[in-house]
Amino acid sequence: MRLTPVSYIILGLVRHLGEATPYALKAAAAESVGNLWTVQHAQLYTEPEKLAAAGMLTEEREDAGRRRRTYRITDAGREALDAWLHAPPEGTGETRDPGLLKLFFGADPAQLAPAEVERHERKLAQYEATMAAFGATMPQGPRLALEAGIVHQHTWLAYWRALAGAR
Amino acid sequence: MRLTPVSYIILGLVRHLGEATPYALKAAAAESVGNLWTVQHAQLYTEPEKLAAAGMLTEEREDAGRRRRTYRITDAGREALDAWLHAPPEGTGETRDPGLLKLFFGADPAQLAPAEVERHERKLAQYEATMAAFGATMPQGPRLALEAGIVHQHTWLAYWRALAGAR
DNA sequence: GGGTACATGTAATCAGTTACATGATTTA
DNA sequence: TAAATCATGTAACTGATTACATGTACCC
Repeated sequence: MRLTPVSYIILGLVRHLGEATPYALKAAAAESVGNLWTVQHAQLYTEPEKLAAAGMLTEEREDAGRRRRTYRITDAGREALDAWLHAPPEGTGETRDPGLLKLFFGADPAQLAPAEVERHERKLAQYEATMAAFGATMPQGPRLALEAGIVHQHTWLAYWRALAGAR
Repeated sequence: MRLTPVSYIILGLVRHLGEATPYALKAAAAESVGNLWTVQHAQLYTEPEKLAAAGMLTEEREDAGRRRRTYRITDAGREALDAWLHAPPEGTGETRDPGLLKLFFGADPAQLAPAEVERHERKLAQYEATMAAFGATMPQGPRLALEAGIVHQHTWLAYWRALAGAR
């Protein structure tokens, strides 16, 4: 089985949580790694199943009630995750910002900028609140990623504010 | 037909070029909008065909030799593109940086940072060379997008350099 | 006990990717 | 004229998205 970034996200989250249902993964991803790499709701159900079939996770299912599936990481999963973490990153990051794409093709900066400024202000405030509340107790990885988010939001803000001001 | 970002990229490039073969689109995308939103080689053949079927482009084909297809934008295509440009951007940008994803899940910053620094240095140098050479004559949209690329590369550089230095 | 939010899943589709295959032109 | 490169395309696959469908727990 070919592992994708989403596979590693799920392996990483399950390892961190110890055990997790798809819904727990959804919640965990939403306010952490989801800011960096979105994972679709449906994938949180289909991908763990594939990973379990490949021996990277174990799956345990309730007999009654919601018949929830609970996943745990296996040694094989841990090894795959570690191997990925130690390998150099494949490919380069992409911006993929819909607003910037429109700007490229000639959209009016003054029309785009106010909404973008507001979006980035909100995001920045959210990141900084998280940092203030949990920064001291977060594991290093997520904290560094959060810091990256913060500096980028600052960059975006300065960029769009300049476009909102200039006319 | 549902138009995707890639559809609009092709419409935008064809409008700008006046007429274009898939190969011309490939060349045009490579060093401009491709830095912002990558488009797959195969899509440059399949997507214009779909757009032509939808009446957004016209397709003209050589009878002999390479039987190249040449596309031009139609009024319907122009309208669709303008409508998209005037509509507020749907969705928010994502970072999707493989290196940062690894950092999030606990990869060693000191191991990742040097390669990342080098990557971003290269990219920044490339952007700045383009800006120096063509900045004055580029249309506003692409120039603004290029500026965004430059400020982001600066941000990334500072970020990874700090991680390379700290131990 | 009725409504609402939370939670769990599956089916179908499609955009995007990968892999394959070949033709035309240029250059040595 | 052989090799290399430029150029053009298609087929098959699959990761991701969308849409649908329903069940369970909680609160009033």
